[in-house]
Amino acid sequence: MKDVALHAGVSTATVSRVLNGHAAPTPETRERVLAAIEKLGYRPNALARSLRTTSTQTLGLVISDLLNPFFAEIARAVEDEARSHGYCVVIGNADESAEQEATYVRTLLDRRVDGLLLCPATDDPSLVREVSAGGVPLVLLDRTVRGATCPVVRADGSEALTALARRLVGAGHTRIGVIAGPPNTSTGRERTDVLTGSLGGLAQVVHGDFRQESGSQAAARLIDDGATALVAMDNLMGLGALGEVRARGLQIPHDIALAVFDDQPWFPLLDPPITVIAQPTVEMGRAAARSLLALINGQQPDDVRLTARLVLRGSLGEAEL
Amino acid sequence: MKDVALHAGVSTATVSRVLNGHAAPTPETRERVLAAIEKLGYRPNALARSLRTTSTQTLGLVISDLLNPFFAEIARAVEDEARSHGYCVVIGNADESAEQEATYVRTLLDRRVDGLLLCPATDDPSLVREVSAGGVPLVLLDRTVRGATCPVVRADGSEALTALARRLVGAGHTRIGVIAGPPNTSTGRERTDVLTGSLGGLAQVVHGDFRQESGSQAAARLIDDGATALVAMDNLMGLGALGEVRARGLQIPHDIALAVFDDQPWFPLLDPPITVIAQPTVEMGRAAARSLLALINGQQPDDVRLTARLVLRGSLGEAEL
DNA sequence: CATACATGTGTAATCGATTAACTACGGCCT
DNA sequence: AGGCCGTAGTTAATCGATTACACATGTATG
Repeated sequence: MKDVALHAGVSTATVSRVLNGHAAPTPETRERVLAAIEKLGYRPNALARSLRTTSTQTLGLVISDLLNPFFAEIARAVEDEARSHGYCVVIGNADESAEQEATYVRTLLDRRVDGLLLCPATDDPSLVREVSAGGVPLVLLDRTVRGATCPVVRADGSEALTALARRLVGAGHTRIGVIAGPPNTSTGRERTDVLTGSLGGLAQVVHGDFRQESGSQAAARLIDDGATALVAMDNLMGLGALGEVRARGLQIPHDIALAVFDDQPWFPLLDPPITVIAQPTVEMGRAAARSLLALINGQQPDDVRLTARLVLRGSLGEAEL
Repeated sequence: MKDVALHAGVSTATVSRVLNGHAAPTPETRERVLAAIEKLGYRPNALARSLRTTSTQTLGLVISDLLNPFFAEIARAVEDEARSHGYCVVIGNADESAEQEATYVRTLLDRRVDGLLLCPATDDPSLVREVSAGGVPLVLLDRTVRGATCPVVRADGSEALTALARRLVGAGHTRIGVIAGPPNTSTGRERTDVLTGSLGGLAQVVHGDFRQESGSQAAARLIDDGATALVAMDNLMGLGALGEVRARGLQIPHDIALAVFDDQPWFPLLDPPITVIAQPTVEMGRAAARSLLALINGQQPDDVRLTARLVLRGSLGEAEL
């Protein structure tokens, strides 16, 4: 910056003014400064700027698992929305681990992100409290924690789940295997509660950890126990369950019915295509980014609840069509 | 930091020494400082630290498309490797657009990342030159650019592609539709050249853009032209092609054979499972991160070429088993 | 013609860390 | 006792920007 000032025959203050579009500098000075910048290939140091202004124009996003397409889509949507407001997003991948989540959150805070979006790995509120105590704007995404005091953006699957339950019961299933998420996550618990609630005593629940491998294992147990229908509570466990079904040579929907929470582009391509509960991922990501930006600007955004919807495709059997 | 110093009755210099594990401070002083830090909940400002030390302990990673599981896996691997060396990764999503790629690269440079990993959207070397001119360590990943002067990490699919060609020809296909990547990307061009080369005159090429929609369209054209086998040059275009095949009610492999470059966890679950050329994504990501770290440490890492392998699964027909 | 006032630019303090250079203190040797 | 040295700690410069305040110049006003 000093070089630029020297080259243009002005002070660094003037260079800064030109850079930030202040009213002051004469068109002629501005021209000289811009020429010098161009010539020297000068680019301002964002670290120094942020240090001075205490604003990084950056949002932190800590998600549970980058390899889960559900979160990848959310990340993408957050980024789009943030960019359109002049913000940049730094993504941290917690890998469904609470410690790694905490590590990332702290790293991001150390780098002074202007705000934080968090998909909490567990419903333990301590990390959330830590962030709030630091006075950093925070929005929870997809999942919440016990006694959350910050805005939350999530999808409501209750309606879709009860509709799904109705279908399953209507189709005559009496042993319905539920591959649930971890009970210490809000989505894991809530989805399972709603579904088992509307299935009466027909549900049998096995908990997984939102990963493929746990889906296979849970499916194996449930099939062994005589389940005639499986419902996986996220797409990765659904993938695992599907693998197990195939490995056993069972036919969907003849031998066993299957439904999955979360849609995937390839689900319609299976034979039969998989019935799912689709979450509005893009809308969730955008809404979360908007809420966070509002919070940063001193407003008090409300919680957002978007609705997930049941998409019937064939993997439950004839009855559904 | 000043507060901590005050609380501990020392100067900020001493606090800094404690923080950075310098030899000087007495165990007793160190104790007092740590207590003060704990009590005040102090966390050092990474911006200020980086400004002073000119090191951010951060790598930039600009990938072509976050929604492409191939890149998501790479990102994940890069991150793992980087973290194990005490570095953090900031991901930029270029969305297969050269402008967005340039924007992200500049943003990352402005934030003074210690090094940059780039999956170039096109083979135009100007952006790479710009980075090199700035003296920032740079490693290219998956794709290269014309006349690249920096280390490159990529997968070599030649062997697998010629093996695939042999299978297709052996199975008696005479009209083989190739859904190619954009000709202005190194992977797009090279893969296509190798495959069409070993197919002699049997190949018919349509270029896509590495996205699902273009895969469907290309497949449609090729099927209309009488292709009895399709090879998609990346997984998203493969997904699109598969959709088109299904939409037309064609049976794989009876009516048409299909092979895809890039493996996906769900490919084995299709009926028949899809034959693919699998790239060692995790190894690519790790190798790239290692090369970059070496470069940052003043070494001169060699290019890395890992080999992709053909995984026969059934979508080419009986002949392959 | 002196006074006020707007306008463009420069000076220097500041953000929060690191670190070279310096100081103060105590112990050891002759 | 006096000189020397090693050690623990302080002072202050520095990284590269932003910005309040001071200053100089030019124009309008009474």
